[in-house]
Amino acid sequence: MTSSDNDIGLKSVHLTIDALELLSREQRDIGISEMANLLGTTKGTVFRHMQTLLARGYVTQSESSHRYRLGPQAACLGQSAIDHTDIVERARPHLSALREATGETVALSLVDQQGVVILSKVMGKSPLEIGVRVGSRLALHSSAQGKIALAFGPSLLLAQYERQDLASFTPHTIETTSELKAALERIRQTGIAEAPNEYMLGVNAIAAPIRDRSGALVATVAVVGSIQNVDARTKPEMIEAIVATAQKISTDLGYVGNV
Amino acid sequence: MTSSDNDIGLKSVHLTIDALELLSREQRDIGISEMANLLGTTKGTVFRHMQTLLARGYVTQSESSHRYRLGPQAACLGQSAIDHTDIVERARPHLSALREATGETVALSLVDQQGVVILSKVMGKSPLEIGVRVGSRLALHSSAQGKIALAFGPSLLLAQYERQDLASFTPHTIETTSELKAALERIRQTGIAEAPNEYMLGVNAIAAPIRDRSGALVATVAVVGSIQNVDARTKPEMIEAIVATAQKISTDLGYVGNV
DNA sequence: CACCGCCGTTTCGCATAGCGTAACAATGTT
DNA sequence: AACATTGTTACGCTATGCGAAACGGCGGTG
Repeated sequence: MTSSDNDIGLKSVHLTIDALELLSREQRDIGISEMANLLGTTKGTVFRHMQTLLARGYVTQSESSHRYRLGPQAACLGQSAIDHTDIVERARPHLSALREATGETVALSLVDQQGVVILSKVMGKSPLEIGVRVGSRLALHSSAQGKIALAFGPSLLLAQYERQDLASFTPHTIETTSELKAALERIRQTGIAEAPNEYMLGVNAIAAPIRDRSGALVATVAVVGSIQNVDARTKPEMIEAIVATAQKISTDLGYVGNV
Repeated sequence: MTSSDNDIGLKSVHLTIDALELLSREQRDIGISEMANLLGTTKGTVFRHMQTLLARGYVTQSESSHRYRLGPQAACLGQSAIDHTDIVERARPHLSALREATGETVALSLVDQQGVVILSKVMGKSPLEIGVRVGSRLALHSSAQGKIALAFGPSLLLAQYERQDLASFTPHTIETTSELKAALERIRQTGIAEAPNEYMLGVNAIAAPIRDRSGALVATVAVVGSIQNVDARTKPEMIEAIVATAQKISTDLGYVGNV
């Protein structure tokens, strides 16, 4: 799971990040010995790193078990990261408008070299709330946003993704590379992606690409909801609205051009 | 601004964190030279740190200006931190209930050795939304939650806070240490704190302490809203509700006892 | 247009800073 | 009560991250 480019940059910083991401991955508290095993290093080393992170508030230590978990300062930093991403501000009114038009939950996700991260959402009108967690990374092969990223994003993404197994979440999850490639080809032609039942049964999302001045894919807008309300085949007007929203946000970012 | 305990722990990790927090503090992108100045180190060093953070997605570099800003991975980590804090889950139903009872925005904030961080909120019913940012740290002397932290929290907090100047946000902000001490004394007696007009004119908050099994202050619940709806003197039933909510959450965390 | 100044990036040798090993203390388990 | 865990501390070596200075690119200015 740990990236292969751990050799570029500072070793101890990489280790600290590895530790933080380990704590972020597991939802339980983790002790020093276990971390040392999982990270492939020694107890003493991990201890020093935890000391440092503890002093800064990025991890907390349970009084009783002496195990560690992520601390509030990490939350603080994370929120700042969202605030500093100007796409979020720029897109906000368009997202609200799209939610108003469709009544469904709308989500903005950023694309980076590691995949897609949800940065902002506006909840739909339905009393049963269906949404996505801000700050979560989506699976690339089984989410509408992820497929947009694979189809239009950095080729590096697709390349490094092909070496992995495609995790299966439901019977409808795409499982073979050839199926995925066919799907991506269709997405490149239509300009939108959906993922009905692929991550969770009964849930669908339709996503469209957002580009910046340079024409590179930087984000996606998506409508998320129950499969009976969000369906590309039965709601052409919804697709229209999503694509139009993506266009507007792209234009706001300085993108010019249609292809 | 940088903590005095930068000598405990790993130097390069501290520097990386310093850099991240610098980027989080300023809302503009920052170049390497400027960071080196602000952090009291050299360009080369900062460059290596940015390389590392770049490879991991915690910062992004602008194509054009080559300046740096916080990246999406930081947002990812931050959200995980919130998800891993079980108080958030435990408190959720109580917060919703309190919002239902009062109609106002309700916020849960965690207390750590550096102050208070908002971790969760439920927006009020008023069409004009008044709230607080999740992930933001509040001023200790001019927010209801901050004063709760100073009054009941780790004495270390108060001690290190006395050495600082009390920033003034409005004409009503407490500015002298003696005033603050008097206010804290009152808060210790009544068990609740408010901060009318102290951070922003027209806005008030009323907060109560949440304790864990050991009896230590770990969090606060607060109602936030316009000063005409949220006022400790005219709404005794609101205070009742807040204190009761804090009690319930404390009990859920294993706290026993009244004082 | 050539100059200058500033930027981010790269290189390199040195000393420090962080690593691993191993002993220690504090638990809770058998 | 012996033991097998845990988290914590101590210490010496060497890898590692640091600082100073040189490099290339860009944008302004005379």
